[in-house]
Amino acid sequence: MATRSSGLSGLEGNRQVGRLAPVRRASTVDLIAERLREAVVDGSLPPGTVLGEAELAYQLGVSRGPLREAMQRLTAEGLLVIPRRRGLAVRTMTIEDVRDIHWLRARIEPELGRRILTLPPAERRTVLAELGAEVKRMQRALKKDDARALGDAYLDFHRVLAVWGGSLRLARMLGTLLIETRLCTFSMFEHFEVHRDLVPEHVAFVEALAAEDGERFDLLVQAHLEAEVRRLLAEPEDSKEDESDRLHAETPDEPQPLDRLDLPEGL
Amino acid sequence: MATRSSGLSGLEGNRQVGRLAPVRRASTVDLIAERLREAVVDGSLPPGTVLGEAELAYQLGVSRGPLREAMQRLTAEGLLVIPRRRGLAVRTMTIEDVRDIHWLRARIEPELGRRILTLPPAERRTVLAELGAEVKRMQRALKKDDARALGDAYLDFHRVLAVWGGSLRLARMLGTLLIETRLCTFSMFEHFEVHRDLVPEHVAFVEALAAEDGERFDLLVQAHLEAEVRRLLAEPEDSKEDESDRLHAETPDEPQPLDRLDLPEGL
DNA sequence: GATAATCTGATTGTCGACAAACTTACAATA
DNA sequence: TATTGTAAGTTTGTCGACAATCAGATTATC
Repeated sequence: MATRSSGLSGLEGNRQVGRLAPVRRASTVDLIAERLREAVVDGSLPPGTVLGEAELAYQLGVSRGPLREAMQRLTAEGLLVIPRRRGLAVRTMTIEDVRDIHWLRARIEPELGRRILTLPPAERRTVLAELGAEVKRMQRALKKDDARALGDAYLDFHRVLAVWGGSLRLARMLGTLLIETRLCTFSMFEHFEVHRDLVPEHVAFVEALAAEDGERFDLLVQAHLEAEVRRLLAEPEDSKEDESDRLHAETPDEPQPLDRLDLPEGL
Repeated sequence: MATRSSGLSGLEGNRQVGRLAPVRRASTVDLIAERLREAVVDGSLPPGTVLGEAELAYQLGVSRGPLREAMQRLTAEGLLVIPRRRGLAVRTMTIEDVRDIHWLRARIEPELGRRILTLPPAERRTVLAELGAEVKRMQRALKKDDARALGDAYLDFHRVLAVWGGSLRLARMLGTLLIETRLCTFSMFEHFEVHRDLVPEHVAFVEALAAEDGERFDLLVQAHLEAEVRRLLAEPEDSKEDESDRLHAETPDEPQPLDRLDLPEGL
């Protein structure tokens, strides 16, 4: 993925000779958290997975202390859930979550496009180039019917939007939302699905940005996200009925599935 | 503050007799995190404070393990910063942060109002009542010139918006943003400041909602947040010049202030 | 036969300790 | 006098262990 610049140095025009960016070694906790995020994203830890601390710590080659710290971080991000005295579980997204996540993205991503259009021309060209590259990745993946690669390119496409169009804070938020999006996919389907529409939709995104048409970009993104929700919830073009109890029917009266409870009550 | 309902039970029409919400005892980590958040909000840990783990753990009456876990959580929320081998520091917000936070809030809060207007009338009345109560608190605080109380009521007012207008995820996000807003105040001023405009602005919010005028609410919130940024950055009505180096001038060439670096590189 | 009580095994939550790393201060040299 | 090298002290990062707690299975009782 494209990292704009490390640390705080990205302020335009502040480039001073001899001023080096501070070195920042990642702590063990960072490493573990990153590893867990990867595992969640690439599906090696599907939603609902319940893991023991000791076992997981052994696999990662660390002791339980740093692992527990990393768990707390991932919990705050909403990817993990810590049922008391049962280790950790990968969060399972509900229909509500799907709607919520995409609603939030629809609130944020159009603005990113608008912001990108206000960048100086040189940077804007860079963004377009990076976005174009991701689209090419998507096309290649589609040709090979490689759903995994397609999904990854999709994630990176939107990450590029976040990194260039947003602040650090916004990029972080959207990054989390994107991982959650992936979790939605895993939660709703057994396997990846190849959505052929995805590629033309993203081609249109880039075209709208190239044409400096923020308004069109806005509409396209909205449409894409709505379509995405429809695909995830497997609603046909016109929703037939309220599907909010389809999933409830799966868990008729059991106490709680162990991984959809327990968001930390962070205020 | 007003808590809508604990856990997952807030789904309308799902009220089943005999179905109890699961009990959820807060873990030690939860308690510590909550305590730290409080301390940040009420100003007993002003931005830039650097604390040693051992000392802090002793004060809280816990060992370093749980404390470190709580630290990670607060770090993920952006309130704390963990410089390597220097304990923990309360984050200092920069001018960029002020703009960013309020930009995000301006993206989210108007939508909350719109959502609240779609609630069933009974619930909507409750919301209006709660909001009205917070405004009354603000008025009382203003009369006593109690900046602290005014600020607290302000926070709770917006928390009510988040709880009723948003999902769990959204409420959590906005909750964090609100704490960060408070951190902005502490970062920019030495002490609380009483903003007399705050009260009429919030009265207008409630009126707009009571009149079911989402459009007006939107505009009012935008205006309020812009005014808030102006107040925080102490820009007079028309910004005279680029103030982005005013703060840089405070820290001319020192390496880094120890608490504005090091956001976790969360994807 | 079903429900309740008991027991056991395993896992977590917490703590204390050790060693490595870093900061600060001091001294030596150019 | 300024700068670099050295050393001591402090704090963190990590680990191992203990004990309380909980889940599951077994047994007893109605």
